[in-house]
Amino acid sequence: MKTTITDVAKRAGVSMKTVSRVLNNEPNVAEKTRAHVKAIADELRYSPNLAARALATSKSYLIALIYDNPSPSYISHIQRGAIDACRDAGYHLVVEPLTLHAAKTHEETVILVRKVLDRLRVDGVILTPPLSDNEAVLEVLEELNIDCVRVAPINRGAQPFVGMDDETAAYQMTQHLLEKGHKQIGFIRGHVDHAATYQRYAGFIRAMEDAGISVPDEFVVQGDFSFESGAAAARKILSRSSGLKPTAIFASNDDMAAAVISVAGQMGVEVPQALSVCGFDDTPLARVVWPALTTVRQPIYKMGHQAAKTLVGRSDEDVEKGQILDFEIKKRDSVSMVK
Amino acid sequence: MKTTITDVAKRAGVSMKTVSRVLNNEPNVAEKTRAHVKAIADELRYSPNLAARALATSKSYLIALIYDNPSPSYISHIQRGAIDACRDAGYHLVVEPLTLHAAKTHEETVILVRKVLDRLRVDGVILTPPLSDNEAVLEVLEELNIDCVRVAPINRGAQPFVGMDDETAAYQMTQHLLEKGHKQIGFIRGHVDHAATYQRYAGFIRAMEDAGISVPDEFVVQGDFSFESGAAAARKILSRSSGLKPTAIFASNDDMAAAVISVAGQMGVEVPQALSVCGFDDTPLARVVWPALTTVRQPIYKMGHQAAKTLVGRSDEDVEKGQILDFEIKKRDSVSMVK
DNA sequence: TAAAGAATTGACAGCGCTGTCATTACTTGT
DNA sequence: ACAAGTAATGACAGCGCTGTCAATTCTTTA
Repeated sequence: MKTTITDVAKRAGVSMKTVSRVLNNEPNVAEKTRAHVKAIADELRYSPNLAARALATSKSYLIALIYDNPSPSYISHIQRGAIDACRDAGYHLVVEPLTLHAAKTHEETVILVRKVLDRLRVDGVILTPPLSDNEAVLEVLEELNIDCVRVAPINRGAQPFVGMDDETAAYQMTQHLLEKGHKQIGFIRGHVDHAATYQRYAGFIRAMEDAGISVPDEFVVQGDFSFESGAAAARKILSRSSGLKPTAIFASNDDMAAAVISVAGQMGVEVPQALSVCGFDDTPLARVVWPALTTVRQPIYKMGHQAAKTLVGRSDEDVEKGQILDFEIKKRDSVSMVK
Repeated sequence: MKTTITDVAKRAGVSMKTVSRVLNNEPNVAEKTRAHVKAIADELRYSPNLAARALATSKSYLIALIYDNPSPSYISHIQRGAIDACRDAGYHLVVEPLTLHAAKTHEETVILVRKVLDRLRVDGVILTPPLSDNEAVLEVLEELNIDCVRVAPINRGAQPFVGMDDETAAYQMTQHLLEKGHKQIGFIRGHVDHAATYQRYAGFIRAMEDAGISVPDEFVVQGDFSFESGAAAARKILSRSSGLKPTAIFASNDDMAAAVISVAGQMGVEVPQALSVCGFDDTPLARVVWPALTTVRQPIYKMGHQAAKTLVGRSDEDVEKGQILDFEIKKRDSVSMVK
């Protein structure tokens, strides 16, 4: 038998409504009453029934994290950040993975997304890449009139977003390679559905152009952020028999960079002596592979935290519509001076 | 404006209660009525308000996944499995990480756990290691009378559990090493709070005993499942100047095994030629390190799935109280014949 | 064909909370 | 000390759904 607000009211000798006011920190309660009610509530170990509250206020105190991202480490950091922010505000996080590649057409996707979102009326959703740039998802959210925050590198439409400047990060990483004397630099692109893929590539190209170095087409290979795609790309780049070989490879994420190191090892190419490698994300992997990976540290936890905070934050603290967080170039052992 | 059950009832020309019956697949509705109501509900794109239903039935249709496990890959697989099972039954999953090492005393822990569980009345919780063996957590769950399933290798108390036979897995893995001719085998133990740590160690010891080989004390080093602890342990084992050196090291999980490979690399010990290494879990890491890790594949997704299914399953399908799932020894490149 | 039984349907209360608005208790100014 | 104003409190309805139980309709059987 759970204690209800009525129990507390009776015990404290006040009306339910007064108890309710105290619990919700509403004004217009005498300090003395407030303290008294609080004490009774504690004593009875009362905690409100969220369902009832949700029904009365039509707020669910639930935030959804929606993702279609195969990287456990990425998701779990976002998730952890989001949860911590939710807790501070009395919210809870429900997780909703969405596997979209199966649903081909726009219409099918809309239906699928609707099914997930329609049932639980969450108060807000956090969208992670690549969903943060998915038309169908955004459309359903709008239709259902659900607040959302996009975790994404660029602005787009009306939704607030939190992200980092992938373009500049890639630019700086490329500069780092350049400073080490590399001129032939291979680049492995990310998954085509991710906005970050384009940002990172753009940063790389801009840095190369600024240095007056042209990038041959065959130095740029398409990947999809997976280890396997990175391995394939590395083989493609490293096994070219004719022409220039790159002295460095910049992979659009750590998984692919790890694959490059692995393939290089198998092909007898020493890293970093004969080939420098760098990645992007600073996943746990980066410190585990040998040699440790030079990469870009993304503030993933913080992104999740900010995203949730934007959603649950009291409206009096005005939050920026877009928030760009800091990154950091982590120089480790996989990049060396070109010999 | 969301459509309510009343809208559907009016439109279909029946009472709310009949609509409710159809929606919940209750018996005693004429087939014709049922079909008609269903059609109207679809047409109106009606979906029930979970909060209202929760209030009326005192069920929340929410399952909590509670964890205090630093491995993103482990958690995200459990999570994915649990969500898939929840969806089938119309439930949602809310995630609640719990950081317990901060809260020292039993009493403090109880209060912390109570705070998390008291607010949201979930219908059930899934407990992952090491929480599945935490006294305080179990105590609160009992006090609050919340159903739970433990993801854990062994039975304990009244709760149902799903797990795998860690002891046998470790036994078989050790046998594999033995078959390859290894006699001096180092062992790195896992985190002391995890029940699996003891199971795995027991399996290792039993296999060695069965083979009539004694394990010197200095071949067994304590770790805590982290990469760093694995590295420290590896250094300890490999840098012994006097006495026998092991020809193989069995680490209690993949992170520590990866650390062994990494440390061996730094110390100029070739894997697997001079040192065989094996791990446990088959995390993504296992296939990414070089050489690829021989390890035990745990059916993590399935554990999450079964755990959730046990919680949300209709009581008519009787589920086993304890479920032991299959494992698989994954032989890859990090173990070779002793020379 | 009427009575008895079974199947189907509906009226209504109430789950625990908060919003609205009326009521009561205190202040303040003159 | 009294009116006018302000702060504090409470009564009550209702959020959208389901459980209970009574009412109605359809079958079956004698």
